Amino acid sequence: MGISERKIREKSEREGRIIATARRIAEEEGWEAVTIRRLAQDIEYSQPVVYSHFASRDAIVGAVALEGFGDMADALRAAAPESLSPREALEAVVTAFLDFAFGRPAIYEAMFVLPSGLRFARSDTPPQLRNTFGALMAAIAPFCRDAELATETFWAALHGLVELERHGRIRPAFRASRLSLVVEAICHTPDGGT
Amino acid sequence: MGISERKIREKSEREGRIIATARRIAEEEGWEAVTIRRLAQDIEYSQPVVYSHFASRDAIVGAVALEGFGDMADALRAAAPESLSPREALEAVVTAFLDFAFGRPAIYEAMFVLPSGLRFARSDTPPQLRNTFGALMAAIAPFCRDAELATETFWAALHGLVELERHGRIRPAFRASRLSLVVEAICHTPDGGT
DNA sequence: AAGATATCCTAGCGATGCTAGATCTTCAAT
DNA sequence: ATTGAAGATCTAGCATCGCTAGGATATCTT
Repeated sequence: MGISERKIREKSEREGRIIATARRIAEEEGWEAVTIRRLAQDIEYSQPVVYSHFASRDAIVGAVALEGFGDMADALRAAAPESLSPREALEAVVTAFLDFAFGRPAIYEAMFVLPSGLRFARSDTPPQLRNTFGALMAAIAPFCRDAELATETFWAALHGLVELERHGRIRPAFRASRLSLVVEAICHTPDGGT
Repeated sequence: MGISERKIREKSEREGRIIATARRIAEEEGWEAVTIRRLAQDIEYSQPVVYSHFASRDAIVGAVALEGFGDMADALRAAAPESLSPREALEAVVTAFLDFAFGRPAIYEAMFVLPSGLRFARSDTPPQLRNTFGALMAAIAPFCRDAELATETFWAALHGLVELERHGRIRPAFRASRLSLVVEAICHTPDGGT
């Protein structure tokens, strides 16, 4: 049955091309330029073929977001080799988080802002999401008792920094200073949140 | 010239009705239900009349957001009467922030997430935005040296908490614990961000 | 009363996400 | 080899969106 296997393989490749194309257009022109018609044209199939892979446009955003979480998990882990001290590792990880967010804003948007159908903290949460959260938690855990709670909280701080700066709410020039402040806060806060 | 004044008054009233209608629909059914056609129908005028008041849909979102900033500034100031200690005032203000965000999610969305054309930290920044930032800063200033930087940073933390919870990224049940952690962080962090 | 000026509406443009139904290809069973 | 079922793909279209051109109507000025 090599023929049906080839078909499955071709279908899988086509799905990958849809995701890659969506990602590229989003990065180059923003998500509002990612339309089903445009995707169909770029992969040289008709629109219903796109819908045979993804139930909706949001599902395509979700697929790009999932890839993004894989990339971010890798980036965060790579930023904190074991040779670093806890403080150095923490600084490296939060810096890597912001670098990812501002270096690939469209992917970040898919991951955290746009409707994508992805869910955290559930039994069906994909490993990419768990790994991203885990990489953050590994950096923060040395500084507190309830690591999960602290990770949620300081993850929120990082996300807030990204979003407010993206929307022109805070001064871009002071990004590094704010990041230092967050790191200070993590290092000096007694874990009293419970 | 009472006639032309009446016309100006009527036009202003109509503008207020557009904003109020947009706000109501957004709160009841979400922003995607706020369409120009729907607004026109509700105020009993045709669509071009709506465009004679607002240049675009985004401008309507911006008008609702501006009202929202006024409301939020009031809410934050009301939460922190002078009789409170700095620590109590801080807790009251951050709690009021989250209460506003989760109590009126559509208004919050207009203020912080949707494109609205509003700009912070500029010469033309409206007073409603300045007052909101000021109310936050008043609560945080007692705990740090560079109040503006600290306010930006902890404002980001609050916004991140709201956004991650809204998107199902963190556990709703632990909202209060995370908030306690943020307050702890503000109170115990030496102001080393500069 | 008549011309100028606002004011407002009808109708429509070019998009969007998404889908029904027809067409064409492929494969299994006779 | 033929035929009928099953699957893959496309054409064409629906409903809706933000937004606008151009004509009709009402109002004001002279």
